Amino acid sequence: MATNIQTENIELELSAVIVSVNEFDTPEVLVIKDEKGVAQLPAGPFDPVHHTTLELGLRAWIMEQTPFTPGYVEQLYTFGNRGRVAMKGKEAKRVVSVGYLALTWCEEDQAERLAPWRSWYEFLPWEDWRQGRPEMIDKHILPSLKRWIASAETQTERDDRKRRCAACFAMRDDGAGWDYEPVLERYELLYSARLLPEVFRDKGEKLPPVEEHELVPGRSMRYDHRRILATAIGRLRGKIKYRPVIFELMPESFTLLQLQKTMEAIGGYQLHKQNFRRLLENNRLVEETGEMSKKTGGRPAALFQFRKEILSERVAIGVKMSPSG
Amino acid sequence: MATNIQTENIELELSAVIVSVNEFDTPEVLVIKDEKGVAQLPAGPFDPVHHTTLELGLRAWIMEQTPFTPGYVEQLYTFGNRGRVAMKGKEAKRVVSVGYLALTWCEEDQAERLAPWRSWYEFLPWEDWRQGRPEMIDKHILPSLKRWIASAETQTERDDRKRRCAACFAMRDDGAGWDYEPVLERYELLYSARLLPEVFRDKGEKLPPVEEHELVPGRSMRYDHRRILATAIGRLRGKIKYRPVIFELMPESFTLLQLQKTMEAIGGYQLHKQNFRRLLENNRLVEETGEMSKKTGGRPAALFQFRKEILSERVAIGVKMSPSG
DNA sequence: TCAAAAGTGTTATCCTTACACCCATGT
DNA sequence: ACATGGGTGTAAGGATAACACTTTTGA
Repeated sequence: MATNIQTENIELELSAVIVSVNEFDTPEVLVIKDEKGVAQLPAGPFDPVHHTTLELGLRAWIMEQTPFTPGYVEQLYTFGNRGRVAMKGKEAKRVVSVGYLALTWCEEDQAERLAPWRSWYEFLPWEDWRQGRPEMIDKHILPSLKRWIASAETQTERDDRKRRCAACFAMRDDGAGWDYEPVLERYELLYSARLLPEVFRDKGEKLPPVEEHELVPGRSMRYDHRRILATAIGRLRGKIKYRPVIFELMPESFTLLQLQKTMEAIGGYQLHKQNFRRLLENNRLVEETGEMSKKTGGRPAALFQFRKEILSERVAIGVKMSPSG
Repeated sequence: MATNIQTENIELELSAVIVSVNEFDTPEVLVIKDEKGVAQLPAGPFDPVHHTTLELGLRAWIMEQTPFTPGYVEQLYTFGNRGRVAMKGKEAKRVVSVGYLALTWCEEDQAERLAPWRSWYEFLPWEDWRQGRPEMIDKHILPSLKRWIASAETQTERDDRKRRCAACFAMRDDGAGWDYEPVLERYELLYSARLLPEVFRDKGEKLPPVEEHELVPGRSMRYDHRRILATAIGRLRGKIKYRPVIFELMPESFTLLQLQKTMEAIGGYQLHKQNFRRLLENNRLVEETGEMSKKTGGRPAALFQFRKEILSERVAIGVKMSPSG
């Protein structure tokens, strides 16, 4: 080690993507607004003196900044790009951020009172396919991406851009082949193509005038929090297939349609009712409580609960997402 | 924030699990030995001044400590347990460690010369089912775990321990139902049951005398590096199913049996030859180079190469692991 | 000639996907 | 009566898992 190593100027930040699905089947994240009204995630520095573990530190920050006591918490990723710098006195500190995913279920009336919940599709609107293929993809994203591909300087670069676009946005004419999982990859592709405002912010450049820029619709966030959000959604969409995490977002008992709607909210597309139910049955994920719900608006529905026993029966359990609707 | 926050005493360590599969189909990790001969992973502190990103910092450390230039690198997890403390001057520093997985393919003769490669099953021998169910599981692990379950103080605790054991070690009499993926969960279960020497080391306790302890066979590592290794194996076993990472461990061209043996080395169990090949064919993962290999010992085998085009065709591609042998 | 590995055929079973239809309740 | 959601039957197609067998080489 010949070089002069500096390890002092690090701040470890703990950030949380707290997710809930509300009664209108909107997947929401808890955000905090700074002075300028820009959304950011609940976060705070890791304090090695007071925090026994990273996760406990995160829980402490959540409880300080929000009215929630988090239940399920999972580490996502550690982000350490040079862009993330904080000034402390006259010294530049490098901020390394450990992102976490937390899942809760939120009482209906409580959801009303807690203002800072936002639909996560406000930030990543191209991820919501529940009403079919979002218009903005054909009208906005694909044309911009095509220009971006064409503007590459070498053929190799052009091919590489093409490959990334094809893999992320399934740029086939039939629109089929959309994969709901690579949320982060899509975000990063849009970032590479300079279609997000944070590209300019991170580089210290000014936003191009409205007539010129091709920025993709969707609310931005402070720092790299939108990237952390994309990581969280991607992880959740992946995990749901082999771990029963969906129940962390549900009340004790629920109807099957409620469960389906919650899955759809997370996955961002519609499911086939009967296949979904057969899947639940085959995997013995839920059991009837015996109660009925009359709040459904139609015929009363049987109430179900999560079969906790399966946790010891198998390790890989989850809900695969067969599309259709 | 009423409390007095301390964020200064953090050291961010970057550690790498560098994986390769050798010509004898042994999955290996690159280790370094400290003065006492205890194995540890290549690692070094993150230097925010010289390292642009965490990953580049890691790559720099690998190149300094090993004769390798890493190719595929992936972040695993960030470990921040209070146990991890380093003394710096008279001040205690909290070490937070970011673990990475790196995959390489290693020339045969190179493998000979590079001493520090070790089979990863030396550290986690219960994970290798290629020769069938390891004896130690029935002779050693399960009896110890049963005693651990019985020794719980409350019924709730007993049930919880039982559930964890059942989920991790498939404690059914027929021995079926082994899931090769939850490597970390199994490691952590053995840790909870105090069957690993590092439990005592981490707590500052002395190892119980040989007659009394029930420690499970398997080499330990420094710090929490064995936990990081378990995380790496689990992640790799999971990822292989939906991303074509296996090819990072292969030479440019290879025979199908070579590929199968490499998969088996990672997964820790034997695959069914024909089903494996059908899978490769269905997913169009490989293509013939036209060359033949005569080094197989039997009939010459066709050489194949990875079909790179699929990277743009689909996002989810990998090799599912149908067992049998 | 025999060991060692390459390479192929076939089948039962299960899961996925896709149809289409009837039932019970509130307004 | 009708809108709304609850709840079911059935069938084609494909992937999986499990059989067993022939072929080609080197020693």
